[in-house]
Amino acid sequence: MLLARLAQVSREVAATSARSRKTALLAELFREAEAADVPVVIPYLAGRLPQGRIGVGWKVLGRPVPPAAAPTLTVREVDARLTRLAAVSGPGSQAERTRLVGELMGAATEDEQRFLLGLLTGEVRQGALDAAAVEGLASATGAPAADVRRAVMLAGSLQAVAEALLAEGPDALGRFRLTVGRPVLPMLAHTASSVAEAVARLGSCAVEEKLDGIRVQVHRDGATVRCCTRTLEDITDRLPEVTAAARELPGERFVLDGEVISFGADGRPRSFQETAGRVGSRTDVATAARAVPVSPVFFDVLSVDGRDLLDLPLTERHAELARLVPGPMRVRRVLVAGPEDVRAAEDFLAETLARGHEGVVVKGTDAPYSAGRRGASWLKVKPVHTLDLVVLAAEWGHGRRTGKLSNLHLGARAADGSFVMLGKTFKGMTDALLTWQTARLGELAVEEHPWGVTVRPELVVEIGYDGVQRSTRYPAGVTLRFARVIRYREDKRPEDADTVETLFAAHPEAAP
DNA sequence: TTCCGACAGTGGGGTCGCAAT
DNA sequence: ATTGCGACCCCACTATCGGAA
Repeated sequence: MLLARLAQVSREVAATSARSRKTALLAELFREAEAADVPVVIPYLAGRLPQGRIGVGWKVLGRPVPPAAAPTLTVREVDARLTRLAAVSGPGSQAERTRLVGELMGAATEDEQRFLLGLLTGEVRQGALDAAAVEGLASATGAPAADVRRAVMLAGSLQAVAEALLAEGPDALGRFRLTVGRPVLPMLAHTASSVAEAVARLGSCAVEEKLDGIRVQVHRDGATVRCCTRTLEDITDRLPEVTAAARELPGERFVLDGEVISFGADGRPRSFQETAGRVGSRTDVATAARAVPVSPVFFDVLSVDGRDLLDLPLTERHAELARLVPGPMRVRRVLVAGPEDVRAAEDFLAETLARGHEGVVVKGTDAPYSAGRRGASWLKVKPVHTLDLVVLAAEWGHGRRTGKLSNLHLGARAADGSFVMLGKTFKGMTDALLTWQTARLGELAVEEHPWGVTVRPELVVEIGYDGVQRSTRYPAGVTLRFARVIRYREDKRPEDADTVETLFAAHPEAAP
C-alpha cells in the first residue's frame, strides 16, 4: 500500500467531525490493506509508530525539504527506513538521523510530508486515534467493537489484536485473555470536587489514600517479576526493591496494581519530584536506590494463581489482595456505606493529607476492574488551592487555538510592586473566554513577539493549582503544579493580587 | 429529547540520558 | 563540563459526538 493512500485517508478523517464517518474511512482502509501491511497501517492510522518514539523531534526534522512530485513510497518502505533510523546511535547519530529523515521527506509528496510530520512529532491531529482505530478494525472484520476493545486493553497493544483479527477473523479475539507477564492497560480515575460529591455519586464505596508517586503494575510468575508503568513501559530493572518485595509475597503467580513511592526516614512521603527522579534513573540504579529507596504500595489485584479477577467486584478483589499482600504494603482505606457516612470519608481525607499524601480515590465497592478505561467508579479527590495572579504575557495557541492568545504567563506581586513569574497555564478556558482574553490582552499589549505578546500587568486572574514544586526556571525558585484558570477577576486591580509571601505562607515547606 | 460517557486536543513542568558544543 | 533535545513521568480541563436514559 502506498503511503499516499494513508495520507489521503488521514486528511479525510481530519476533515469530518462525525465519528461514524471517521470510523467508516478507517475501516475501508483496513479492508484494503494486505496482510503484510497491517502491522504498519494500523499503528500509523492510530497516530503511532510501531517502533515507538525514535529520537526524532522538531530539531532533527530540520529545514523543510522540497517534496517529491509523485507518490512512490509504500508504507512498508517507510517502516523499513524508520526501523533503520531508530537503530542509529553513538557520536554523529543526530546528524545521521537528520540526513535519513531528510532523505525520507525528499521522497514524499507534500501530502505525505504533512502526514509523516504529524506521525514523527506525535501530532497527527485527525481527531481520531486509538478509539476510532478500534471501531474501524471492528467494522472491517465484523467483530463486535466491545470485544475488540477488550482484547486491546488485555493485550496492551492494538497492533497485536489487529494482526490476529485480520488474519484469522473474530474467533482470534478469544485468545486475548489476561496473562501473567503481559501488561494490561490500567484502570484510571475521574475527578470529583469533594469527598461528599464522590460518595453521593457512588453510594457504597472504599475511600483509599492517593499516593503521589509512579503507577506500577507488577507481574510475578514464579521467580520472574516484571514491573511496568501506566503506559506499559517496562521498568523492572529500575525497581529492585519492588521485584524483591514481589518475590516475598505468598503467591507464585499474580498481577498487582499499585503505586511506587519513596518515603523519607521520618516515614513521610518524599516529593513527587524526588520519587520520579529516582524511578527515572537507569544508569546506576544501585546508587540511586541507596539515596532514594522506593516502596510499592498496592491497591488492586487483577489475577492470582491463574484466576482472572478483572470482572469481580472491588470487594472481592480486595479480599484477594488482603490475602496476598501484607497491610503495610497496601494503601490505607476506609469503607463507607453511603452518603449518611460521609463524615468518616472526610475525616479519612484529612488524615491522609496530614500524613503528607495527595488526596484520596473513592471507589465503588461493586465495580469491576475496567482495564484501559477511565471508569466512573473511581473518583479522585484532591484539595485545590487558589491564588489571584496577574497576567504578564500570553502566547499564541496552536491547532484549534490558532489565532487565539492561549498560554498565560502568571505573576505574583513582589514587595517592591514588581511581579514575579510563577509559571504558565492554558487550562480551564472556554472558547468564549479565549476569544475574550485575546481581545482584552490585545488592548493591553506593550510588545509583540513571534510567540505572543507581553502586556501591561493589569489583568487579575484566579488560578487553581495542586501545590508548588521546586523550579530552576522561575525566579522565586518554585512553580505552580497543574495551574488552571478558574475565572478572571475584573473586580480586582493588580495591587490586590496575591504576593509571593502569600504563596510561601500557604506552602511553608516550599519557602526558601 | 436531553443527558452524559468517552475521546481527542491543548499544552504545563520536572528529570533523566545522550549527543553536541 | 555544560547545554539542548527527546522521552516519559505526573496532570486539568473543554468541546464534541453519539449512545443511553
